[in-house]
Amino acid sequence: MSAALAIDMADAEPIVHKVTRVLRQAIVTMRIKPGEMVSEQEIATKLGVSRQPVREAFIRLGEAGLLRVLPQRGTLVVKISRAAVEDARFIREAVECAVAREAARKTGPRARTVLQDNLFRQKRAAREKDPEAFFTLDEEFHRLLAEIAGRPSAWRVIEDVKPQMDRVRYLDMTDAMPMRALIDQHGAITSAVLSGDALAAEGAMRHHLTEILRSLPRVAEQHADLFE
Amino acid sequence: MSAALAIDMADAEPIVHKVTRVLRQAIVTMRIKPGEMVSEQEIATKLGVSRQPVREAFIRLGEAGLLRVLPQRGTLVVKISRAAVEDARFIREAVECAVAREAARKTGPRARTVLQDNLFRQKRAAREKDPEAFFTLDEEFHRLLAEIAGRPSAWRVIEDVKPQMDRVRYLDMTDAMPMRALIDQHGAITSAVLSGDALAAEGAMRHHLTEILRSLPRVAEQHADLFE
DNA sequence: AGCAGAAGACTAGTATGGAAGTCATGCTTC
DNA sequence: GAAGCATGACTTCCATACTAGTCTTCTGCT
Repeated sequence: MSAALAIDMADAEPIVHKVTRVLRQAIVTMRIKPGEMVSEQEIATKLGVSRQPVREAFIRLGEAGLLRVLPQRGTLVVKISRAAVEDARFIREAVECAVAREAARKTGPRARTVLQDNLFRQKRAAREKDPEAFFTLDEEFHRLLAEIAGRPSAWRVIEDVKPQMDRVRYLDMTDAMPMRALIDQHGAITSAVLSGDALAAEGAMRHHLTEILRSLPRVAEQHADLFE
Repeated sequence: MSAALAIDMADAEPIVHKVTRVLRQAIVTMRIKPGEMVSEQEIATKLGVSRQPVREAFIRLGEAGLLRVLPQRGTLVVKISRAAVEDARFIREAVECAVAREAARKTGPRARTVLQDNLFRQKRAAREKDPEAFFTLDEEFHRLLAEIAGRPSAWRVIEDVKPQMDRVRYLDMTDAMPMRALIDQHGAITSAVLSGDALAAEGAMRHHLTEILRSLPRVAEQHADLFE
């Protein structure tokens, strides 16, 4: 691992949370590569903390399926796996289509405000060719839908299975920049939700979540070393 | 917390896993009551291990939503919440209906063997009025479906949201013993899956997962102290 | 040369001590 | 009596030391 990690020790947030956040980000953006070994000691030294909070962050990231802790042997960043990505997609389709239906039923003025605002910022990020910002806004878009649907735990589940897909999308984004298409799909979902058309919302979401299947084979081929 | 906990120190499984399992079981069966405070030291002493593995188990159970760790203040078993139960049910309906469809498409001789064997044992548990055994078999039934559908991560998600519902079902089971009805529903799902009828399988599963909504109000009323 | 085995350099797992924060209790002060 | 503050008994959080397992590497023997 050569990427420089940084951690802000100023405020009162528990160290373990910061460590977790920094590591998750480093993994999803692949500044730590899939398949790479990491050790508690190494990360602790790099971040200037003791092994303990790092170890606890490892547990969390292990639960999330990003790390695999091998007792007495070491810890490694799990490689991207086509099966795991398709599996995560399956979950997201099931959950998010249900969320889309529910959101369409519970739409209102506030939903209009927040979704349109988010879409606006997505377009700006695309104009400025800022994939990182778009990535964040994409995540926010899906979180907002769960919020509108009144299903907080749906977002927790999605957050849980997302990272595997995210690494593929990150590669796809930096390679091909398909932001335009994604924004159109987000727009279609938004229209359907705001017009209260549950069936159309579900359909638009299903189509949106099918997108990754298109890019997956190409990404897997171009970055074979990152896949298992 | 007055319930006696026990832990087997013999084999080589990491202590933290045993602690996690023992605690999860104690929480779901409510030998540790919702709302009750637990402390690392207390559990560690009771189990004859150090605080460290207990602490790590707390982290895992906190991620699963069974415990809430309040920094510097203490840790408590989260109370059952109607909203959380309904939320978990929403997730399960979305995921398990998709699993049922997929399982129906991928059914085969092996599916027949394992499902019918499981059903047989369910009936025996009901005959012998053994709710604990039935509980385990119920869990196995749903896990088998995910396995048949070839969606391992679906089971991980279900496992994650299940515990909240499980406590309600545990109360319902010990109060009312509705095993008969549940077995009929499991039978309907099995028939649909084995005949390859995806639509019927989804329908049967949806109906099955609606069941808990029937008992929830009564359980919440009879055990108001366990709810928030 | 080739193999066996000891030694050492790693790893994560566990135990323990102390730091930092929270809260209830009781004393002090007005 | 009531408000404010010190105190002590908790809690989790973090650092550190030690245990135990794994893997490589080197050494000595056949």
